[in-house]
Amino acid sequence: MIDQRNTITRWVSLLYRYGQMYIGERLKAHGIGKGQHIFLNALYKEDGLSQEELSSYLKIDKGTTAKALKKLEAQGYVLRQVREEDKRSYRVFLTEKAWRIKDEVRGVLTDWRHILSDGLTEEEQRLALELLEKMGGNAARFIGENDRTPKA
Amino acid sequence: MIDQRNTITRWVSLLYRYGQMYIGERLKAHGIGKGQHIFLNALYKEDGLSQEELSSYLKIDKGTTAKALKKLEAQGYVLRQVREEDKRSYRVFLTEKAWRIKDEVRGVLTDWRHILSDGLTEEEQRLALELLEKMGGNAARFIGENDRTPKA
DNA sequence: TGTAATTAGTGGCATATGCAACTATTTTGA
DNA sequence: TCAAAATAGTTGCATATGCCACTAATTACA
Repeated sequence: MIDQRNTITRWVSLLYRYGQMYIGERLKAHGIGKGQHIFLNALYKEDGLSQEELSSYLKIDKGTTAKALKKLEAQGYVLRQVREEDKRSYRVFLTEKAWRIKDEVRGVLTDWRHILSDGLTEEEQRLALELLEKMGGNAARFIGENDRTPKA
Repeated sequence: MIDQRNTITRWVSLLYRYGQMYIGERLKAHGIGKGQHIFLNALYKEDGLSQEELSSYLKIDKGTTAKALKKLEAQGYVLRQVREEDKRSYRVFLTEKAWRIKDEVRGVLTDWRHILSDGLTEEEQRLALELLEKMGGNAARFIGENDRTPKA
């Protein structure tokens, strides 16, 4: 049929969608959807961030962030505490329930990375990360610049 | 805040989401959404494919494919013709209206690739494609194998 | 100091996407 | 040959995601 030689964009799309499927499947048992794990993982790295900080670090729309955290809160994985020094914002904290599944949640991403890296040398893996980082930086810079709310 | 050194998976997610934003923005004027361009581009390569062929080539769920094509048909970009030799399936053809915007639609993806490749040498671009291809192959193989409907 | 601009978060809307159940047609094999 | 299995496509449902308009709180500045 069509030649299977694809573009960077096509592979990115496939990798993203397949990754979402894998994550969704693995976390289903905990009721955690593919849209939520990214926030849990960010909070495992640094607990107590605000929604704004999460959005800007993860480059995810603040509406999307609000909805994902609302769901995580309803499920008892996080709790939100109004900041005394700025009552507009929250500090988002992981609950005991979330800490208990830390290794499992983090494991999903590391397992997926291992699946992707199968057959790649250490050097190739390093290179892949470096090149993706460059392209990601280009993308973020471009989208950021052409935004109505330019980032610093 | 958090260190900005991300994983392959995180960069893929960012690249995908930013790419979707870019494509959506550029094609908005034609009423073509970010979920449709991929089908137009596949048909520009080979017109007259069936939905099943499009789904399997693009690795996109057949339900998603059906909805995207339905919308493209409603907008007059494609028409579907029942196959005489197998009345379950269609052949999907681009209309004159779709052929007229071919360069523009294809240009969106090439422009995005150029944005991503900014500052990368030819060799780096080749490597990026090669590594993404390997990882994409790993992902497809893994998801395919663990599917309820294993592909050949 | 008081008003205008900015910022954090929410909620509604539109779209994209996968999954599962369904229909209609075609293929397989006892 | 004909019943069962497989295949192409559709539809409803759930979730994810971005955008926009909105509120409440905070900051800037005239």
